[in-house]
Amino acid sequence: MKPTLARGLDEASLQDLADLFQHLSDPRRLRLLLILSKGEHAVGELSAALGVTISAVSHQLQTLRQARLVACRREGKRILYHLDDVHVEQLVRMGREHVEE
Amino acid sequence: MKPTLARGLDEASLQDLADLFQHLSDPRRLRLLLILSKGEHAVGELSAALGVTISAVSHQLQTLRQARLVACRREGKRILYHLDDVHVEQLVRMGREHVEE
DNA sequence: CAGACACTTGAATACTTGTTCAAATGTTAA
DNA sequence: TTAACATTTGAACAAGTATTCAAGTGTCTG
Repeated sequence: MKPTLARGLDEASLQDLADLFQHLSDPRRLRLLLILSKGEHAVGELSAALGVTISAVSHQLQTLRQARLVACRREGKRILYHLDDVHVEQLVRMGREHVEE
Repeated sequence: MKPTLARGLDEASLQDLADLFQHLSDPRRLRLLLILSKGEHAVGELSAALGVTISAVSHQLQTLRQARLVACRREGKRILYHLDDVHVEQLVRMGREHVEE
């Protein structure tokens, strides 16, 4: 096995890591992130694409934003969201490999 | 916007993927998996190492077992658990990179 | 400036998940 | 077979999370 894996992981880091996975643990959020992995989109577009209310998407986006997984910029009336993390796509891709086996 | 945005991942796969991350989204389970990544252990040992009741660990193990992240074998009275998934360590390591930045 | 549009926010409710406790299963040894 | 040990299981409760609804902020257009 790999002894290096657990070394240097204190409770706080473990909590942070768990939090990261927590954000990836919902199919709607995952879909959201997959969509954003292809380019930035406004809240209304995401709402339509996911089939949930604008408010619900907005709440999810705030959560993802606090976790620094997404970021946004205003363009006129609209607010465009995009991925803000290089690891997210990797994580999703890796998880996908697992699931597809 | 359109379904093509999320092309390549149907709802079922997305749910599976979310489920996988869900199992990694708790610090105790993560610690559990880290311990098992170093070798197999009995339920009682895990309970002691994690500081939670045997029952609680057992419940967590059942969940992880259904997700095929761990497997077990009986040895006398004891039941020894071990990791049953190659991707788990990779996922944890990758998540760690993210957290440690 | 008024009104429409795009989105955010807060509080309440509804849903999910985890833990506990007690009872049940399986194993070994006397 | 009985007793002790190791673990599992199910139901109930507690804690955490998500969604909704209604009200609020910020931005553009006429």
